[in-house]
Amino acid sequence: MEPMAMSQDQDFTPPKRPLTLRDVSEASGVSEMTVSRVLRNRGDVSETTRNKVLEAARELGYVPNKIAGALASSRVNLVAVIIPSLSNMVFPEVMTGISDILDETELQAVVGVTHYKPEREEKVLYQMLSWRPSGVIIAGLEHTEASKAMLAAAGIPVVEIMDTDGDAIDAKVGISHRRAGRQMAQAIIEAGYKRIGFLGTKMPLDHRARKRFEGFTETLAKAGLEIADQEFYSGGSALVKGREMTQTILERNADEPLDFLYYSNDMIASGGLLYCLDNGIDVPGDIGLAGFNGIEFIDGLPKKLATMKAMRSEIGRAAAQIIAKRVADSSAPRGEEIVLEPELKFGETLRRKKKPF
Amino acid sequence: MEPMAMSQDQDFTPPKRPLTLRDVSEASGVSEMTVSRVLRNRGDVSETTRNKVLEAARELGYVPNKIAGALASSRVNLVAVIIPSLSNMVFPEVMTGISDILDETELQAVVGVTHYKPEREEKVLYQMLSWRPSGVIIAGLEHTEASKAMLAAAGIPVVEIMDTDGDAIDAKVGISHRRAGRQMAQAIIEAGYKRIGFLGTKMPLDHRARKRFEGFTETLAKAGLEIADQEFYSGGSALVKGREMTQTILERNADEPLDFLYYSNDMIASGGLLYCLDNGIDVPGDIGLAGFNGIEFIDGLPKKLATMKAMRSEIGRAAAQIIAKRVADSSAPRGEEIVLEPELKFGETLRRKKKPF
DNA sequence: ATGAAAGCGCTAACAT
DNA sequence: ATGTTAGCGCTTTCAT
Repeated sequence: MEPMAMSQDQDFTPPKRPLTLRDVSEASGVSEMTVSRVLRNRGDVSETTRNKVLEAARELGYVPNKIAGALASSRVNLVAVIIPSLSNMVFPEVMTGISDILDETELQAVVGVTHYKPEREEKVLYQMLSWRPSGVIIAGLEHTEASKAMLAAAGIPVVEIMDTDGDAIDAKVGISHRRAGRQMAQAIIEAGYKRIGFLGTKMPLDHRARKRFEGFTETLAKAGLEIADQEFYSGGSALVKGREMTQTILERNADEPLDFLYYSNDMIASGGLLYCLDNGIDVPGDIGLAGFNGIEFIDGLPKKLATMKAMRSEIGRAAAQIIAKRVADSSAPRGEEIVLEPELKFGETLRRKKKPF
Repeated sequence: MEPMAMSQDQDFTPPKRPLTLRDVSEASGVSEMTVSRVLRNRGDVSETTRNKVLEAARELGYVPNKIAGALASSRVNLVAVIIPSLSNMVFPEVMTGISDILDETELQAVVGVTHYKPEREEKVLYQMLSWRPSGVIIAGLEHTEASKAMLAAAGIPVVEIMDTDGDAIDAKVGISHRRAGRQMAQAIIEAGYKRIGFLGTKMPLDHRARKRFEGFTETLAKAGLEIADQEFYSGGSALVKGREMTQTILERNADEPLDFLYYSNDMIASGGLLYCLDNGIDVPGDIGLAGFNGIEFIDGLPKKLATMKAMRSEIGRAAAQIIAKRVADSSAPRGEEIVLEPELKFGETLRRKKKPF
């Protein structure tokens, strides 16, 4: 055997560089342009050449270079989705709604996470915009000036989601958290609860939780009530924290007991519910409980928690639909506003009407 | 004031197209090349020009075009992360581990979701690879032939995560699910349980759950035991399903009662635990329970569930570290294997030793 | 320390 | 139905 020949023939390894259209073109004997057309299903190509090209591409294992394609066509089928967190259970649901819609289009979601930090948001946004996406879906209406400027200047559809209490740069889809807080307060007042405690996250930058709280206290005030006590947490397992905070706040008010606990999310509310049940507290007789968000798993708890469905997947779907429409038709009007109605669930921890005397 | 001058100066609207380096170059009177150097902090640039450029860029609101940059430099700071699901709580944790590491580098994770469907995985992978990422982190060792071929041909570091029971294309990081199943079986056997039920997802393509099951039954067999009954679910709230399945399997075996239930994840196990407690079943006296995954919130349940920590964030971190190292040093050896040890937690639902007679 | 030229891998626009 | 040409907005390389 001739080692030389061998090393040329059998051991021949194509240079380890990604394949290009040109490689497919040469392998199939079809011009680059036609190869491009086949691979994108654009323009008329005869069955024969089409097959030749497809065959060659498959054989070589060619994967088109979207970077080059995007640069040449100045079309990028990416939608930047910017959210505060993934570990929250709420944002994965929004993502699901978004994907449900985008999966039917050419568009693809790319996620950036801000950890509720405005400066992180600014950075993530800058990174994302530098890929020149076709649209942006971003959580919340509060952003740094620089972020707002970037979004406004990007010249692409921007949908701010989750919250509708404030001014949007372009489109917005969400619920009014202030109103959600008011509605819950109203239900609690109507049920005759008087000594109300609030339990939430120590997170000044969670604007939606803040707005719910504001709406809540506002409505209480109109009924001549105010929050009797409050307790905040940060970090750790929310379920455990819910238990701990509940114990703390109940013990602190033992002499003049609370009769309702409003939690800023369902996870801590669930912890509170488990605490109450473990300690033989009658819910909702002695004390009523309510959370916020309607996370799926509360259905499996010993008692169904009162909560409000935050319409997360609907929000995701609506936002994605707006982007898809605007991308498809660049002359479509901007500034869409979709305000969804969160659904109040009384569950089994909030009475529907006053306790009879 | 001169209106003409005003409308030229203040009212002047730049054409609505994204800004380019050239715009910054013209605005600052510095060559495009030098502008590029300033913006990337590369090469020597005098303080004076540097400031001129930075000023102009800021003023215009210039956002670099990474598409063009990536094409010219053939460097893309993206890491494709391909996972089956986001709603699972497990993958967001892996993502967190990945981000923890990548945030210290130039690299950025881009997520693709497969919904446990091989053909979806193939498609997502193709999409991702067409952006020419610097590396791939992909869940599992089982992929279609085409997917494996793409990964092998991509010429970039590939880390397969979560599972180590099988052959990797390049690097792998995870735990041995087969071994995890064996260990749990061993603990159950040693505790003296005999009539064991299995409850899991109806998901033939969740290879990791399958391997745990195989390891589990294998070890039982060695001890002369076998699964007494099993029950599967799909869709719906896992906590609710856990309750329902538990009721079903317990009632079906009322005449010869089960004394242990092994669940394929902690969420259904939690539902089972709540069911048992609601119905006055003594856990772990009458019946022992164990799940898998160590989700954070089980700490808040009335009884701590026996489970196994699946080391998710550690897996994410290790995988990201491998990618980061290989990207930084392309001559680094490939094929890393990191097998992490899942931690068995007995909690309060699995006895540590035999019940005395 | 700065600039000029060439080209990354595609696609738009125009031939043919 | 297919091919040719000229960029897309950057960075690389080589001058100066």
